[in-house]
Amino acid sequence: MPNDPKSACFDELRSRILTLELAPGAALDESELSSTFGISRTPLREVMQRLAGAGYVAIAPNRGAKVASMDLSAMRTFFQTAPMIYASVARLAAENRTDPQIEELSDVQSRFRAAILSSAASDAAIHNHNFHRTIGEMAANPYLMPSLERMLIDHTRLSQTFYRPASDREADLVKKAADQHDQMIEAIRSRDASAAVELTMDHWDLSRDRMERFVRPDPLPLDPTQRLRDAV
Amino acid sequence: MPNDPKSACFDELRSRILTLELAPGAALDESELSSTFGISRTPLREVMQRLAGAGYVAIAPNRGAKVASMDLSAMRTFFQTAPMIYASVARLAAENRTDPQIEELSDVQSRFRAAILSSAASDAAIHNHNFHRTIGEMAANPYLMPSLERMLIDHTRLSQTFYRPASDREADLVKKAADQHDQMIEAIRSRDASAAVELTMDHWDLSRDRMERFVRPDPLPLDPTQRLRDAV
DNA sequence: TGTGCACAAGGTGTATACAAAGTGGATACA
DNA sequence: TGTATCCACTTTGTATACACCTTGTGCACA
Repeated sequence: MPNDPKSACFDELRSRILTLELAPGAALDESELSSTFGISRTPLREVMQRLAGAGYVAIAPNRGAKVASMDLSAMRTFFQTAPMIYASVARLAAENRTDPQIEELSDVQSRFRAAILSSAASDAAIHNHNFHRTIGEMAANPYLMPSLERMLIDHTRLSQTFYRPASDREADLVKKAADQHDQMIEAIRSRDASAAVELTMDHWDLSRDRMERFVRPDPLPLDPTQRLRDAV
Repeated sequence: MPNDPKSACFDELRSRILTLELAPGAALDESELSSTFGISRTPLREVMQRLAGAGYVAIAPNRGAKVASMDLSAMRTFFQTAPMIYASVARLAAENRTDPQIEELSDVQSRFRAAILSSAASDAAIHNHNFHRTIGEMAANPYLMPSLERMLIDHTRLSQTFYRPASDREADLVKKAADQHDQMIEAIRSRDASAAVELTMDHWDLSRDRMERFVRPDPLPLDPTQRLRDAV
């Protein structure tokens, strides 16, 4: 696992984009970033190219790089496509996983739970992202992987509020999601493809409800003096 | 449509990879390529990053870029995944296509037919590639597109022999494929999603038979003195 | 003859200077 | 006041020199 400044820059920008610390559409200034990360513009531009290739940023010729946008037209496509990709990946992961991969997945899940317990919302989102990407690696399908990664980018960005529960009921949903992860690990470990798919769909349903509420929040009360319900 | 030397370099390398003029696994030397394309190493490396991001080449740190490999373990995955991706894209294309896109698709198909008529095998393969990528653009699904592109890379590479028909029977198959293209255009134009999917599956079956024969050619005759059958 | 190390050569990675393109503001004019 | 044009400034793109890494060869030594 390399620890050079270039990889660090890549990982850091990736994290900031996934946690919305860098907002969709935000301009990324080369000179500024290169000085903050202690590398010159040449390797920084390489990082940008890689981020663009993976779908994190969009590069416009002669006009620099921006964080990949999340317009609402893409959201419709997102909800339309996710179930197919996730289900396929879950099935393949159960069929093709290796023992060391199960170990790794369990480790990621531990870090995910730790982040939840310490209310580290951004860490939780990143570890959840890595959990699902690890399942993607288990699927061992180089054709499907890039689509999965693009789904996960927007999934993680849309889920930001999920890990900042504003009520006990919402905190229960987070716990439920973590429990589903454990069940998914067990299904994949025992190579039970249909169980893995089923659990994945349950997990998706849970996540989708929260995301749809993020995209389309509860309307304000008709009488503005009324107390707001369970806010988003 | 930009015509700078950098884009030309990208397109040229892309074509050479798709037509197997650059074999899978072939090493790509930066100095050599930068001098042949008349650009310096910096922009050439950017081209490499972009090719890597799209799945055409693989970059190993400190060890340069190689043309993306096509090992047989990936082939199994290829045949497993293609129907799902192609069918989804066909459905979405029929639902979302715009009129100008139909125009563009017809143009690409014209070029494809012209290449077949003039026995320009490499051109035919590239135009076929562009035909199917144009359908992908019609689908307007940024999550699915990268998977489609990766499928098409290997599909085009596996189909190289298809456009060099060695018999009248094989030439008929090429003509049949072109006819299927026309039917697909009509189905997409009339927004008939199920017809588009059905035709896409027929097209896939035709292509798959030829590709499987490319991957696993007819065995040599048990008696080596016997005349070879319909060679691959 | 086989093994390990040192060094040379070739190729990749980075920094920096310069060129080119885009951007915004000031000014002239309708 | 609105609009167009020019110019200065900012930012991106390219070339080149140099540093670093990898690899293979040759030599010493067991």
